[in-house]
Amino acid sequence: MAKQVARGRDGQGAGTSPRPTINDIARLSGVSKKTVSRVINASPYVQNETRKRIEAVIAELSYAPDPQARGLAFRRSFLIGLVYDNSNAQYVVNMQLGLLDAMAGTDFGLLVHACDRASPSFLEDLRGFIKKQRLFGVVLTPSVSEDERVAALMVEIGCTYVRVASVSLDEPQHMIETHDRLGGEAVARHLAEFGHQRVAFVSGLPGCRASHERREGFEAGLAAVGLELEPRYCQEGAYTFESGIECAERLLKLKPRPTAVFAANDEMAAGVMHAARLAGLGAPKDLSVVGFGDFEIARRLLPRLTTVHTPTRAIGRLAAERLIGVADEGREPKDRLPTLVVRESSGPVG
Amino acid sequence: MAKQVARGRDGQGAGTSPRPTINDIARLSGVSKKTVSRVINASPYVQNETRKRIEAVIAELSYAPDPQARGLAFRRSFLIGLVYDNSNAQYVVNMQLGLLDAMAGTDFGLLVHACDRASPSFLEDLRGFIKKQRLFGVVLTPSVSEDERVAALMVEIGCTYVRVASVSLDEPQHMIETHDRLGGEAVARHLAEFGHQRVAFVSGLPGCRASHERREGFEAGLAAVGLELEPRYCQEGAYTFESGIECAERLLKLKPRPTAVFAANDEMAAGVMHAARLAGLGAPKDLSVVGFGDFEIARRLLPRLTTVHTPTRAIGRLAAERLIGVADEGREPKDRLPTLVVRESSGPVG
DNA sequence: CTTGTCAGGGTAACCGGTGTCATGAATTCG
DNA sequence: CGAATTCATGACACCGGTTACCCTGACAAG
Repeated sequence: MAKQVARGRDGQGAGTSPRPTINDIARLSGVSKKTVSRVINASPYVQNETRKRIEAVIAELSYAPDPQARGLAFRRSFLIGLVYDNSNAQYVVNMQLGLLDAMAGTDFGLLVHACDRASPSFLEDLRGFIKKQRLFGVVLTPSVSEDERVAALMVEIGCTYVRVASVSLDEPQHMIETHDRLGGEAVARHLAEFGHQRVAFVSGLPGCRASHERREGFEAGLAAVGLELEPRYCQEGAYTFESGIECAERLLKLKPRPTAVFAANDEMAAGVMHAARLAGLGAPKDLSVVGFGDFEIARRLLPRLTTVHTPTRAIGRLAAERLIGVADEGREPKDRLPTLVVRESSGPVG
Repeated sequence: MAKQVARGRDGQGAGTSPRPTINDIARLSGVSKKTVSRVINASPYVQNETRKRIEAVIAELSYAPDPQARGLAFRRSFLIGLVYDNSNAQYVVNMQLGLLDAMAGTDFGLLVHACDRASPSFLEDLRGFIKKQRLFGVVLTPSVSEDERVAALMVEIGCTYVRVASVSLDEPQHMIETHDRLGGEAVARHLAEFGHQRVAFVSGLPGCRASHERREGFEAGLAAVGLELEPRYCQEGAYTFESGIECAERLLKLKPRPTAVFAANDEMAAGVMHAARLAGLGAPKDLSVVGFGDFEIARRLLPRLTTVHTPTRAIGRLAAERLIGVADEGREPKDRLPTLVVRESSGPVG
């Protein structure tokens, strides 16, 4: 009784008023907390009138259920985890922003977990991260997303997951595909239109699915117009600027030199341009260069880099929507596909 | 009873064995759950023998207390929030990695919140983020960290916070200072040693504390050797590559031209080098250029950029340690200070 | 021999929600 | 028209921890 009175002067009071609980809502709307819970969880078994009354009280006190308490009862938190082992900071941040986009206005929170696949405790760390926090679900991004041990772990511990990868590696509900192959094809078409015949490819880390897809798309695109990617024009890089330089140095020694280079990411493409410049070759006059990713560096190079734009943020949004079950996936599918962005680093052969 | 027997064949069983709770630990070690709780929370009132016994059981079952339940009881989660509105992805990721470094092995999780200070709902969004998740504490990074409305909000809602900023803006316990001023001074000394007298400065966004500090340090360093930063050699940029270009174009029109430019970040420094190159000026021969930040771009420019290295990851580690109360702050303070990294974009005047 | 103090530990209520089941009223059906 | 459903709601235990408080025994002081 005393408590009830004390609570009577509710909500609006002090600056740090204790936040209202489901009990406050129940009392003020004259129902049991269970019924309030039903409203929160959109149960159909609440009379319209009752629901409205409760909703009014909820709105007035701007009540929000405590995710911790809810999580405890549900035995599952309202947190989704972003798992990455990607050294491209821009990719990570864009992905994060996309996830946050989709989670805005929901009760979900975004927890991050950076990992290192080479670490011996990698899988245990990941397991700990998920189990300890009782994650609602996780988003796996390349290249962890390509690791089958990780997928197996998710299944083992029964964790909902979405893998963002260049190509399907799992059942559809677990995949967000980025279709990197299409980007490779577009690059091939683009270079072919400019009349290039001796085209080269600088790959990313071996065993990296995305790089592989970009190459396959490139080869397919070339084949479609009767061209071929010669093995000697293929160099194995490591996604870094430096590896781009090294690959370019090797390529530029060949006779005849390739007239165009497609690098599996912007970073290496920048390295290629760098090496070309050191060798006295200007892009696009002496060598056309195309990258993949369309990160900031692409626009800061001189000439600006022709590259494949990847809609990372949109992909992130999609991934989060999939996890939290928002059926918003109906958006223009085009927006999720890689698209060629033609700038000045590529041009007619000559 | 039945339950007890069923639970008897514990832990090691099925792949997805239900994770052990404090009750399991209590039963198996023959004490009450309260005593287990005491061990978990390092209460002194537990006999050494009892403690060891309990710890053994905990280890055997690899029990970890559920952060949700703990958080519920504590009325505070075990999550710390990273609040940022910084467009430099690398900064954000490095900061994140530093925070995660400090949180590794603890029960804490890292929740991210990207925000936009220009949004009308900015403060409400932030408040919602913190209150809804009952955050343990937040790390504010530039430039949100400089916003006094935000600090006031933290105080109002009683949220523990740490502000990462170039200079002290608050009580010491809330500040992690990056001492950008020292970086500016080092740049001044460096350029003075090379004999530069007509030095220019490209600032970041007006009202940005960090940019201001970098400039003040620069001016102080110049003054120390009898030099001066002339107002006409100061240009107001916006931290972007493009603004760096524009500022450089204005600076290069002046007669006499400055012989060195210090830009408040690497991005603008890259813009300056870009503009110089377009104007037919080579660095460092015709113009020395120095940046601030030491992000990837610094090493990818040609010539590579002389810049001030900022130990963002270490700063992040520090911030998280401060929040979660790890007294590990005793590390070499040097490691947290900005240091000049001399590369090829700066050289003797001539 | 009391009384007081303190280490060491247990009990019960509680944090803020959820599940399960019971209940009464209204509706449908044979 | 009585029985069987269906609907709308409440009572109560429970999720996995914590706090507040009480109890016990040992040992020192009075």
